[in-house]
Amino acid sequence: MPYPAKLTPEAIQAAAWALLEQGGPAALGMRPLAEALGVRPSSLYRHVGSREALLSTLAEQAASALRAELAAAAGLPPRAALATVAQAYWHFARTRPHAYDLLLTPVAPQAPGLRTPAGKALWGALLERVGALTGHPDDTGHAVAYWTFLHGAAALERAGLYGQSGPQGGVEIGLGALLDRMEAAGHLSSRPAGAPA
Amino acid sequence: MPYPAKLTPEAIQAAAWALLEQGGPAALGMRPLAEALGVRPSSLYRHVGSREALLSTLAEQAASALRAELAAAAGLPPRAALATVAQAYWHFARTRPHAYDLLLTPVAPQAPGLRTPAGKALWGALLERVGALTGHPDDTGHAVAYWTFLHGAAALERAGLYGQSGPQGGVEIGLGALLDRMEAAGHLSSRPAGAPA
DNA sequence: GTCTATACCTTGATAGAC
DNA sequence: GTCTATCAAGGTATAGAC
Repeated sequence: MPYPAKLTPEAIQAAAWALLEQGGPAALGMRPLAEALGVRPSSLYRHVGSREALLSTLAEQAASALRAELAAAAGLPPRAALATVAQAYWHFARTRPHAYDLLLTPVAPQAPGLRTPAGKALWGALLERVGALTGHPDDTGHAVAYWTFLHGAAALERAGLYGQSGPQGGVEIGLGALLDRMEAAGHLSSRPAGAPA
Repeated sequence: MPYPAKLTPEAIQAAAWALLEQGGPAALGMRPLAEALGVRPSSLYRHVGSREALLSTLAEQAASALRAELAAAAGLPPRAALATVAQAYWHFARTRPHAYDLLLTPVAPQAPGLRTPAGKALWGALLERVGALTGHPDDTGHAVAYWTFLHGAAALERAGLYGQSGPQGGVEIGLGALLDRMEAAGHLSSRPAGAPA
């Protein structure tokens, strides 16, 4: 009667997350995972299909988790919401770095990306908040610019590339410039075309 | 008398680049590399130390190559220079994707980052051009914002996360907003403090 | 149906002969 | 300096006990 006694999807995923979050994808092997569960490696294949399938499942869960944290901005005015979303986004990337890059790394070549349900929901949430500020629903251009900056900051910090002196305020500067641009687009679009502000 | 006849650092690195650029780090194994050189795998260890050491060497060379391409903006006025540097940066990331993420991925955990000679030179070049536009030498804040956006766009496109519809102009929007902000900082600083523009 | 036992192949890496 | 031989891990797969 070993500890978890049975292999359930939940138990497997929980153990997989533990290995992944401290040690990265390299530490999430089938053998270490089996050992953590008190089981032989091959037993996992009755539940998991393959290592890649397991990673895809975890990636989908990571997308859901990030989306959940981004809900923190609910009810705020548009600009404050986008600033809050940015903080939540970076907080997620900082506290769960391996979950974050699993989320954005296509596991299989030419695979999902963010074209999974959770990924699309995530993008939809971003689009909606950006649209609230610029006044254009489905404002893909501004949303791409915003997301590009969010990911750039998350990736550089996660890789330790800002150095020990940190981003030196550059993250706030860049985010501020982008939000200002979006806000300006909103003001312009709320007046008759050609009219001065 | 096999083709390259002897194992030299140059021959090894050339073969390693060939494997890396088409196939990524996964394709750069010690066995394939040895086979490409007409040699037994263990022979490589007299010249290379380890696979990680080889990857670090290639990363350093990638940094130098990127820096060389960024010199394309020499002689241009500040704003045009930064726009040109951005295009060159993205061109490098697009045409040599594996070299690009080798460049920015710390090979060993808690390792270099960009704290190598070539990495520092790269950062120095960016800092100088940003300073020319904002009027502040060593304007780390604006340089970080600029680099963050450059990397974000490179990384998202490289990962295929913009989808098949592409960035939808979002890259130009974001870059424009950042350059405008830098230019504004330059105008402000060239006038007496507190004076209106 | 679930797990154990076992085997195959690939990788990075090392020891020691020549 | 290059070779042969070999090791420890890893992912994957199958046969068969219960």
